[in-house]
Amino acid sequence: MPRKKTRPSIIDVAAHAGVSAQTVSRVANDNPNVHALTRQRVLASMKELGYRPNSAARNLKSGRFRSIGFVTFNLTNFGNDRALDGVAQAAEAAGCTTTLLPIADATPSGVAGAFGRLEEQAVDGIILVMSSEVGPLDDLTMAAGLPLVVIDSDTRLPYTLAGTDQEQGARIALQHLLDLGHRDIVHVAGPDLSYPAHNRADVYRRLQAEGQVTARPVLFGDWSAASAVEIGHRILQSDPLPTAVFAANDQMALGVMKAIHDRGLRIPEDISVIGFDDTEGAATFWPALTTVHQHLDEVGRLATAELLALIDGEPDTGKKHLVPTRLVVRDSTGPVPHR
Amino acid sequence: MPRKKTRPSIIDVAAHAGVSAQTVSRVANDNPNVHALTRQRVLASMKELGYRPNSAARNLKSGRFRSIGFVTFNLTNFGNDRALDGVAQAAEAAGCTTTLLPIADATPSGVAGAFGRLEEQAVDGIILVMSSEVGPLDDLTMAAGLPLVVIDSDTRLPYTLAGTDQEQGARIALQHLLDLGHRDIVHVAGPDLSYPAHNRADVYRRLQAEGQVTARPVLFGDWSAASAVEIGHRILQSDPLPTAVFAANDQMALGVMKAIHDRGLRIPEDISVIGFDDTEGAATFWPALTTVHQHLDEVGRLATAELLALIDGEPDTGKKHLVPTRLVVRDSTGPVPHR
DNA sequence: CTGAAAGCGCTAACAC
DNA sequence: GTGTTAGCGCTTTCAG
Repeated sequence: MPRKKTRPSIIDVAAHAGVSAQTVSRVANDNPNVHALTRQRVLASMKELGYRPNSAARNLKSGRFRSIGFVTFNLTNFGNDRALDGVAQAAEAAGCTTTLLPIADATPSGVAGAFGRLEEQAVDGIILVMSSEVGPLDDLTMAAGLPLVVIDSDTRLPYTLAGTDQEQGARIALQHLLDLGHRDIVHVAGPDLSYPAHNRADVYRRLQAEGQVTARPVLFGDWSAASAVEIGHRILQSDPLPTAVFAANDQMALGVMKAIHDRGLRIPEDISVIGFDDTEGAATFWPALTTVHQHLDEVGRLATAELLALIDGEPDTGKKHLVPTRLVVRDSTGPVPHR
Repeated sequence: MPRKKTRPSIIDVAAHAGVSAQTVSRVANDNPNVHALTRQRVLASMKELGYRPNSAARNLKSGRFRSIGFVTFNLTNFGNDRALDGVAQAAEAAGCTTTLLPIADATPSGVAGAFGRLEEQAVDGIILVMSSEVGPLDDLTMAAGLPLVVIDSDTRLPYTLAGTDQEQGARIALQHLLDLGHRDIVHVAGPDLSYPAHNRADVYRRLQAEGQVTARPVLFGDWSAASAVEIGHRILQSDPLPTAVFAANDQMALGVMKAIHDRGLRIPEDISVIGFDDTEGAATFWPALTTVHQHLDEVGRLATAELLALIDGEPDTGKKHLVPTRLVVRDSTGPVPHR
């Protein structure tokens, strides 16, 4: 008859090594109170039998899963992807895995349902990425019975959070244009329900209110380059033309630049363009894009550190970590043209 | 004294509802053999106590984790990211989560160590993405005691795998250029140790061997746009200039286009450029990039389906799923110039 | 230094 | 329809 192909348990190893299960456990956990010889014997048996501790049993015993849940509405998005990378790396460094809990249904009811099931998951805590495509969720929706850290920049949220300092980012972008002499600046914003989009647009509007920037309506795109091409064409029909465009992300900056190229105008000689994100290709756009670098990996790292602290029992003080951005000046911005 | 803040177990619910733990279990699992009234009572107790089944206990009992491990060397990479998205969605549809197991150390020894720890993880099987930055791993390294599916296109690997049909993709890209009359085509390849890079380059070399394409050395980049800018400058020093460039990914196509723009040449009037991947921005590059679309979400889906089958006990037949690509013709390729 | 016993929370298998 | 028993694999007492 065929040998059973099941994984050996701690008892099998114990029997094989002629010791108790306890001793095997001690060896598996590097407990010092084991005679060197015994340890040798147990180790040998483990190797021979191909023993691996069963994590389900460990989890049950310890009440810990050593995994953190990463909840997101959309993975294929620069920001979420980078944040996930930061989280996964920080988690790994802490000996945790990262469990993906995608919420396909980004409606409030879908989110509520998903959160309801969340605490059944094999995770010790949750990092929720308030994706830019989803509006605000009410607090009850997010009341999971698990430690929670939110990745977002909306400091009014009642949760511990980490995020990019959107306001500071938008300010240095616009200040850069102001420093170059630009006053007639168009803002291509992200979708209306996105908090980062709003926050960046607010800084722009404030400068208008202060009279530092010419009054022009904010133009809303959907973060996609394609949406910005169309917006770009619209911008280029205005008279006079603006001297600069502040796009709320690099993709839309790319779209605007395409529209400008299509029209046969030069960047930055005729119009300056600045983006936000500093995506991989930005330095190689034509021309190389001046943009605002977000330290999303750092955001992910901070969120993870906070969550691990909460999991360890520290009280939730609702701390807000806003990570500052950095201006990256390249070739798409220049002095205001003389016309 | 403060009430204990621990999560209620099935026994607490049973006591509260005045039934046995078994009955609570039956209710939790929608077992039909429960009196409607009893069910009501139990459900009420569950809600009142905020009961959620403990997944660790369930896992221990069932021997299943309902999670699949996604092993990768690098998340911040278009292909891996998209594949992960496909996997996560397919897994979710099957009621599984996706556990990220990043391997920071992409050396053979690092990989070996990581695989050694893999079967301790709370996953039922593994999807390994043979990232383009890592060379071939020997078979022993990958001998985890867990069902395994590899995402790659190297059909010589002894594992069940899903991947893009690199050869077909490279062929339609080059055929497109040939159809436009190009013969003097440069290939900007990915790094030497990447299988997809090799496979795409091989198709190019074969056409050269057949005399369909002018003999020119393959130029190796590192997938990054920056590397391709430099290569592009080198290409533009050759005399005569090639009439077309086949870049092994969109990022490098972007870099080559930048070099061409820098030199003041027109695309595609002077030189045609074709990429590979069909990344988000490709349609908005200047000019819009002709490229080869990879169905990476489909690859992820197939890999997941195969893995779930293996987990369900189907024998591993080493099936190879190669997903064909699609040519996306945009504005960066045109007829061969008259010189 | 080592072993025995108990139990984490849940669910199959069997009573009643 | 419902309750009882036993045990998944491991580790935390507590004895020796």
